[in-house]
Amino acid sequence: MGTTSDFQQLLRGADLRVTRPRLAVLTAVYEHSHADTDSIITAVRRDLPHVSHQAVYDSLHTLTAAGLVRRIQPSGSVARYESRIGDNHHHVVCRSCGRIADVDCAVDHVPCLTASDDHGFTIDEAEVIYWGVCPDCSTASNS
Amino acid sequence: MGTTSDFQQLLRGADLRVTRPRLAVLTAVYEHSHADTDSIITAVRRDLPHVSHQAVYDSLHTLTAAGLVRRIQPSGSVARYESRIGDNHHHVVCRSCGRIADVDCAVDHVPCLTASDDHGFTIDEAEVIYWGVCPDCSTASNS
DNA sequence: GCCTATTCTTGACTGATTCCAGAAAACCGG
DNA sequence: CCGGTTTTCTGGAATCAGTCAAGAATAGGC
Repeated sequence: MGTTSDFQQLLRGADLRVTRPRLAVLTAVYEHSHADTDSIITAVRRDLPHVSHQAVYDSLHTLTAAGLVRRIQPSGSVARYESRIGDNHHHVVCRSCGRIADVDCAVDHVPCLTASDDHGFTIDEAEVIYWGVCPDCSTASNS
Repeated sequence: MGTTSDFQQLLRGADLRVTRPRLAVLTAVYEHSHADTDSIITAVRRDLPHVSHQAVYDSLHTLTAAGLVRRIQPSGSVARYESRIGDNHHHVVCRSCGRIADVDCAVDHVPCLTASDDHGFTIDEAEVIYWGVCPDCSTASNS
């Protein structure tokens, strides 16, 4: 995974037009997991120096809507994007530095997907965010 | 629960000064669960017409830090606050209208609190958000 | 009632995200 | 390979939640 033609296939498979900005955005998200929009813009501009931030925002929205990338946004953080999709994994977020790491679900079957009382809602996804402190910040505050 | 003197006790118990804005904010959060900051400001101003938005923001931060209210912020939503604390319940969010409802945890014991691989993080909270469509929006889109 | 630390007011400001109108590019059929 | 059509991109302005800062007001202890 990772070649330009792979990404072209992905876009076509999702019925999306193949454009340079979209390819660059897709590449950037695959290469920088959990990157915020600003980092993605910077990364994209290494390939295409003249893309507008609007094109990046738009591409990200389109790709998110198509399910090619996933948008995550823990409280107090800006939007971040990741490429691991469809495997129901979750995230640990550091309260101190905001770092994000992936975690597979503790329960092997779809975990808390069934709420005890769903209030009539039709639930299609359960998102789990673990809050804590990452190793780096932990040692930093202990010293 | 709900009288002014109750809230005074709460504030004193948390070593916080009892001020009119704080009492009004606390009351507003108790009366309007899952309200966003703007609604809270409006509600507060029914009692105290002259409070600044800054005072409300500050009170909310203070109360959150003291653990008297909880801040929740699903992706794509502004900050919201609720008064149910300390019982490890979760939320269903409507993708269409943004409505939020409470759900108790499906698993009776602390649920997904143990990640399969915590990457060295010290985890202190697991936040679960169920995404779906609420009954109202569901019927609205079917018709 | 007075003093001091904390909190509130006022008003400006930041920064992420969105809106808009025109220019450019991608896909389709020939 | 070439127009026509539709979608996307550019550039710039606008929005909106939330924050910052300095001085005025107030709670709580003595």
